[in-house]
Amino acid sequence: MNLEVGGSKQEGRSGKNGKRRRFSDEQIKSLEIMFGSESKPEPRTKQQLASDLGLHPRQVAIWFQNRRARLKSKQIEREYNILKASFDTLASKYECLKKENQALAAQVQKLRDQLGKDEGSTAGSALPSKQSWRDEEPETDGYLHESKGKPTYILESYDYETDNKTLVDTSIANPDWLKDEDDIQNLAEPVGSSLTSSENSWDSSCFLDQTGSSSLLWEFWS
Amino acid sequence: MNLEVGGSKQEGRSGKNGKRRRFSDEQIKSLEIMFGSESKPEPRTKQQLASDLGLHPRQVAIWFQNRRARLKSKQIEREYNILKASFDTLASKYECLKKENQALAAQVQKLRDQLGKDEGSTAGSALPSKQSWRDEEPETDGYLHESKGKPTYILESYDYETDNKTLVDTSIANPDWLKDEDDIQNLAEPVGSSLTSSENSWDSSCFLDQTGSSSLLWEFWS
DNA sequence: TTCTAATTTAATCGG
DNA sequence: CCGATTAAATTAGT
Repeated sequence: MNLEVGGSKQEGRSGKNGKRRRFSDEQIKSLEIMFGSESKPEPRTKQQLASDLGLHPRQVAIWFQNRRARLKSKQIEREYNILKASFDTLASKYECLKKENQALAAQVQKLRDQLGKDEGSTAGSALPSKQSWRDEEPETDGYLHESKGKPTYILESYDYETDNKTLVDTSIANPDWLKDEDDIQNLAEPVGSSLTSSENSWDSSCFLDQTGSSSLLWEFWS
Repeated sequence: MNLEVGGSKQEGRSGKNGKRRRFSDEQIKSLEIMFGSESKPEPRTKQQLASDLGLHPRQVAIWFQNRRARLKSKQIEREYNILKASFDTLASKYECLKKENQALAAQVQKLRDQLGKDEGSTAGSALPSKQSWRDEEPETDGYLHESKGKPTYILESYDYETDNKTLVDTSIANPDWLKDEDDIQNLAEPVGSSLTSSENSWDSSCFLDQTGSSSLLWEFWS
């Protein structure tokens, strides 16, 4: 009842048989095929497959577990990349909006000048007329800073968990948290993680073409 | 020259000595201490430590490698969280800016009305007077949409992670890419990765409450 | 109790 | 050496 296995039990590509660990290509292929149709096969099926491949049932069970775990890690990687892309996109939009805002503020200023310098009226329409509409960004005392009881923002001496002693890391930057004088650029943008792998640089072109968008990063999905 | 090891060679917590692989607590502790002061010790030092702990030099070398790798992965995890926090923050700011924008647009409209209906002048100041300043968002044909040939955006039926076949992945949502009618909320925000672990909830409080906005899609973050 | 999912660990391979 | 994988062992959760 051999299913694809040519040899008897273990037959690594190399003649060395001191103590081979990796499964043979045929075994892997069979496992992979099975995984393709059923990522979580019944115990019976696994046992069957095990005997077909000349492996211990436990080995097969563990293999499936690891396989599932691997699949999940890939998804996490994707999540990161997607989040990053979203961030860049949003940052781009943010810049655009900001420009618009400035332009609008200038417009308001101009119109006001034209209109003379009287009445402050107009109060009951769109905004409570807080204060200076001359410069954009109405200060906004602090809108988020920390969401609930979650610092989230960083910090300087965050650390340890898996660490101990002297060598921490002190990396990643991200200085003043949108307190003010924000230019996004100084926001997060993690350094050079292996997850990122994007060339970054989402040069903020608002409504101008943007040919060289970053996207040379997909060596994962063969 | 034993350094902390009580027993002779391998001494798992249990008396069982069938074929233990994990290092003993004492060994780990010594390795950990050493790692604390020197994450990448000299070959000589490692050899020394190896003989002290009754391990093969290679084992010690490998242990340090794994340890360094672990440390790095933690850093990546942190980067992810930081990026996420930045994203949320930026999203919050974006919402605020948008509101400001609308308010400003209303202001402009109001001032224009007050000013009568004459001259369109003012063209050469702040903006090229593209077009309608009535509604925010100057259309912006499409600045990013998709980076190159990568859709990245997905769809609705998310689930099963550990699954395959039929439903490939198509996950993580993120529908129309800031084409327009963007409310961030629909941007990325990956589902429930193990990396996240932050309580999240960046309730967008600009300077006004904003009850009843479509923000009931946050069941992901446990 | 078993079963499984999830995490961790020592080790291997290729570069 | 590093990075990525891998089989296996261990722990947690139901």
